[in-house]
Amino acid sequence: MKKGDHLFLVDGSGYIFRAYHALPPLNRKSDGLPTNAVLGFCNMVWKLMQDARNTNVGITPTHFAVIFDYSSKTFRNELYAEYKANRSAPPEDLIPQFGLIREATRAFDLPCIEMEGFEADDLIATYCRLACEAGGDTTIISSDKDLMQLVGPTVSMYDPMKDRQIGIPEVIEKWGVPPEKMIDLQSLTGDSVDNVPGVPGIGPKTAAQLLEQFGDLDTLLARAGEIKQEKRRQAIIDNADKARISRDLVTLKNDVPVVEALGDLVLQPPNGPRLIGFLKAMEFTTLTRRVAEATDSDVATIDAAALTIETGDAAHGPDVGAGAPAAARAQTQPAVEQSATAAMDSSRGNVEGTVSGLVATRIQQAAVAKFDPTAYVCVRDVATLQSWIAEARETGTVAFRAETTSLDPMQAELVGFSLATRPGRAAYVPLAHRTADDDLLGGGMAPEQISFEAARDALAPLLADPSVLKIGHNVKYDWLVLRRHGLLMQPYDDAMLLSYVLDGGTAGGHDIASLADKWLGRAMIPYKDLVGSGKKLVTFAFVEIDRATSYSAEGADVAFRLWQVLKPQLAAKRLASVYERLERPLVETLAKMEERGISVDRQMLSRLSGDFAQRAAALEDEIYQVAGERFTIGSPKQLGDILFDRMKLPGGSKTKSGQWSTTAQVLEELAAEGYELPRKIVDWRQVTKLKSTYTDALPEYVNPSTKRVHTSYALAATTTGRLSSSEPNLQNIPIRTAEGRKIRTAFIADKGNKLISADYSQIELRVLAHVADIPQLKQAFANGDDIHAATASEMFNTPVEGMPREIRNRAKAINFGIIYGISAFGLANQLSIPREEASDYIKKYFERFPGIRDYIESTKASARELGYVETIFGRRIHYPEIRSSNPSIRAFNERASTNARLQGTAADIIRRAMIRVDKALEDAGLSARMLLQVHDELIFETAESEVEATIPVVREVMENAAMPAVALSVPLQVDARAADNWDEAH
DNA sequence: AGGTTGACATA
DNA sequence: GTATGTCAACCTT
Repeated sequence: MKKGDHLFLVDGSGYIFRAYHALPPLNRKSDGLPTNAVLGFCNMVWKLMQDARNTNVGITPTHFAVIFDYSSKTFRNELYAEYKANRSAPPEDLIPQFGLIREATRAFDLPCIEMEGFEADDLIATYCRLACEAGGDTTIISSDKDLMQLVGPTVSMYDPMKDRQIGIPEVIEKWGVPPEKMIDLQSLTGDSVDNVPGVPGIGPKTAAQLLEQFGDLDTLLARAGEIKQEKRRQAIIDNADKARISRDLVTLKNDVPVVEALGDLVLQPPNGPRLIGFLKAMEFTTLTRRVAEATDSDVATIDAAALTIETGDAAHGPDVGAGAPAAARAQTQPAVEQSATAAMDSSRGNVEGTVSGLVATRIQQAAVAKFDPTAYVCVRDVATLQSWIAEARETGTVAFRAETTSLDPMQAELVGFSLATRPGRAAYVPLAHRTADDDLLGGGMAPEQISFEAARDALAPLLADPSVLKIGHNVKYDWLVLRRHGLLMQPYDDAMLLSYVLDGGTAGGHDIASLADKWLGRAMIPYKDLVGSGKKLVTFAFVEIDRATSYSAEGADVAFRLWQVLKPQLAAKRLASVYERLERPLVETLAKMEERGISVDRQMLSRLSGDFAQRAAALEDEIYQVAGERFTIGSPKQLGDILFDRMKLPGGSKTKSGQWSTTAQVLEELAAEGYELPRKIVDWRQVTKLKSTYTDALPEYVNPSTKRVHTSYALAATTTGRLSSSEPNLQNIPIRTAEGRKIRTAFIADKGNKLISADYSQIELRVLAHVADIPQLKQAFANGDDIHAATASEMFNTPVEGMPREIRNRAKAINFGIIYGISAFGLANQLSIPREEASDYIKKYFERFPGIRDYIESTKASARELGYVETIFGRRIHYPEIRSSNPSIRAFNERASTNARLQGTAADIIRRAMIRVDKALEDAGLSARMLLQVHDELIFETAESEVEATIPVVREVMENAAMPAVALSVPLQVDARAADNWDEAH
C-alpha cells in the first residue's frame, strides 16, 4: 500500500444487525430462507465497489476487506466477566444469515477477515494503523460509536444506511468531544448494550462537559473532588474503578497479529459469473440484473451457485416476509375465514407473479432510493402552483400534506401545504408564514406568499378530482383541516392505515417518522426541530419558509414513497378488503364525528369540582389526623412508607420496582380488616382522580368557537383494531360509581335534542360463541338468556331461577377470563380465591365447554405457526414474540392473541356499523348525527321529534353489521335508549 | 423540560 | 387474564 491508496473496511458484523433490523423482512421465495440482511449487505457492497459516485464517500477504494466478529468470547471477557453478558440470542431468522453474508463476501471476491479472541473492531483498528503507517487513507464502513475513537486525519467512517460521512467534525457534533477523547467519554458513560459499566448517572452530555473541564479521564479521576455537583462528585469518586475497567474494555486493540497483510486486501475487479451465481441462488433478481449489466455477463448462462454453508431448516421457519409466499399461505387458511375474506376481497387470485414481483421491486427500490432535500421547490406564485397541479393531474397521484398552526385539527389554521408527484419531486407552498419580530400582534406576514384564497381556488379542483388519488399520512387530520377551510379531499389513500393493516402488532408505530425509517431508511427532520419546545414553542407560522420547505416537502415525499412501497403489499397479502372496507372509509366518518363534538354542561362540572375539592380537603384533614403527620397523599412512595414501615400494617406487597404496593385492592383488603386510614385513602384517591381527570380537565377542552368538546380518535393506535380516544379521552368517562356517574350527566344534548346511546350486548362473548362454535352458548344467546347465569347453570348444575348472586358472579368472571385469555392466576386474583380453586373452576368450565378449549388451543397453535391471528373479517394482528423462549413472554402473547381475535372481530363489527350508519340515517330522512364511539357503544344526537324513528334504524344497522361478509350464527343484540344526558341514555 | 412509574378511569 | 389514556409524583438531563 502506498500514499494515495484507500482502504475500505466494512464492519460486517455490525452491518448484519443493523440491516436486519432496518430492512423489512424478506424471504427467499422458493423456500422461505430469510435474506433481508444478506440483500442489504450485497446492495451496499456492490454500490461501494462499483462506483463511489453512487454514495457520499466520493472515493474509489484500492483496498477492500470485510471484517467479522469470530465469536462472542474475546480477551475482554478475561478483563471483565460481565462484558456483553446481557446480550440476548439473535432473532431466529437472522441466524442463517450470518453464514450467508460470509458466503456473499467470498462471492464478491473480497477478503473475509475474522480472528479468534478478537472483535471485528480490534481488527479494524489494526488495519487502520497499518494503512496509516503505509501512508494510505482508510474509510470504515460502519456507524458504530465504538469505532469513532479511530477517526482522524487519515481515517473516516461512512454510514452506508444513512449515506453519511463521519469525520472529526461529525464526531464532535454528535458527542461533544473529538475522536481521541471518545475512549474517555465511553469509559464514563458505559454502554448498557455491551454491559460496560461506566459511572452510573453519567450520560454523554455530562461526560463531555467533564472532559471539557478536566481535559482527560485520568485528570478527572485525580481531581474528582473539585466537581461542584455533589451527586456527580460522589458518583465519580465511588466508581473510579469502574471507569478504569470500562476504559480497558472500550479501548480497541490496534496490534492484533493479523494474518492477511495489506497487500492481500487489494481490490480485484468483480468476478461477474461467480457473483451472479451467488445472487441467483439468493433470488435477488434486481441486483443480479444490475451486476450482469455492469460486468457484461449473460445471466441465463450462469447457474445459481450451490451454497456451501448450512442454512438451517428455514422452509419451516416463520413466514413474515414481505415477499413471502402468500399464495401458499392462503391454502392453509381455515375454511370459515377463507370464505369470509373471499366474499369481501375482489382482488384475490392475483397474489403471485406480477404482484409479489412488484412488491419486492418496490421495497428494494425504496430502500436504496436517495433523498435530496435541496431538490424540493418552494412555490411563491400562482402560475408555478398551477404547473404543479397540472403535473399532478397528469400523473393521477399526488401526495398532500398540510402545515398548520395547531396539532388540533379543530383549531388548526392552514399555514402552507406540500405536494409530491413522484419520489424526490415535491414542492412546498407557503401561505401564511409570519415574521418573528415586528408588531405586538405577533409579527407581520412574510413576503412573497400566495394568498389563501388564490391557493384554495387553484387547489380545490385537484383535491376533489375523482381521477386524481391524493396520498397522505394520517389523512383524517388533513381532511378535517381542509374541510374547515372549505376544501374537500377525495379520493385518498393513507400510508398510516396501509401500514396499520399490513403490520398491525409488529414492533414500531405507524407514525410517519417510524415508517420512513423502516421502509426508506430515512431519518426525517423532527417536527420539534422547527417549532421548538417548552417556553420556546412557536406555531408553524413562525417557522422560516426555507426550513418549512425542507420539512414539509420531505413529509409529502415520504408519504408518496411509503404509498409506493405499501400499497402493492395489500393485494399480495390479501388485505385489500380490510383496508378498503374497514379502514379507509372510517377516516371520513370519524372526522365528521370529531367535527361535531358533544356539549358539556360546564356549570355542572364546575359545581362538581367544588364538591370534590371540599370532600378531598375534609379527607386530607382526617388522613393527617389518623396518620399523625402531614405527607403527600398522592405519593405512593410516601404512603407506602407510612402504612407499612411506620404504622406496620400487615400484608404489604411490593411492586416490580420494590416499592410498597398501595393499589386500591391492597387498601380495600386492609380496610376490610378494620383499619381506618386505607379506606380514607381510597376515597381521597377517587375524589381527586375524578376532579383532576374529569371535572377540572373537561371544560378546558371546550372549543372556543363551537362551544363543544371535540375528542380525537386514533385509527392506528391499538393492536386489536379498536379505536382510541384522546384529548380528551371520551372512552373512559366514569360509570361504575355513583360519584363518577355524575360526570356523565354533564354530557348533554343541545336544546330540543336528545342523546341516543346504542350498545352491543355481550358482543365479545357472542363472537366467541360463533367462532368457537359452542352449542350451549349459541342456544343461550338465541333464547335471549342471561349469559352469565346460563354459564353458571351449565357449570354448577344449578337452575337459573333462584341462583345466588355469588354463583353468577363467578361464572361472569370466568366468561371475562375466557375473553382475556384465561389463567388460573388471573382468575384467582379477580375473585380473591386461592389459585387451586380458580384452577378447578377453569377445569370444570372446559369440561362443560370443550369447544372453547379446542378453540383456544387451535388459535394459539395457528398464531405460533403464522406469527399472527386473524379476525373473521381478515384483519391480521401480528404476535412476533409468541415463539419466545421466555415462558412468561410466550404466555402473555398467547393470551393477547386469543383475546385479539375476539376483541378485534368485535371492533371490526362496530367499524362496519359506523361506516354504514350515516348513510342509513340519511336514506331514512333522519337528521341524527353520530358523535361518539366507546368500543361497543355509539352515541348519537338527534332532534327530540326523530328519536323514535332513529332508534330502529341505528339498531338495524348495528345488529346486521357483520352481514353480508359474515353470517354470524349468533344474533347480535343492541340496547338503545334516548335521554337528555349520557348517563340516563346509557 | 422530558421521560418513567404507579395508580385508576373505561370497554 | 385483554385493550387503552391521563394524572401526579419523581427522576434525570
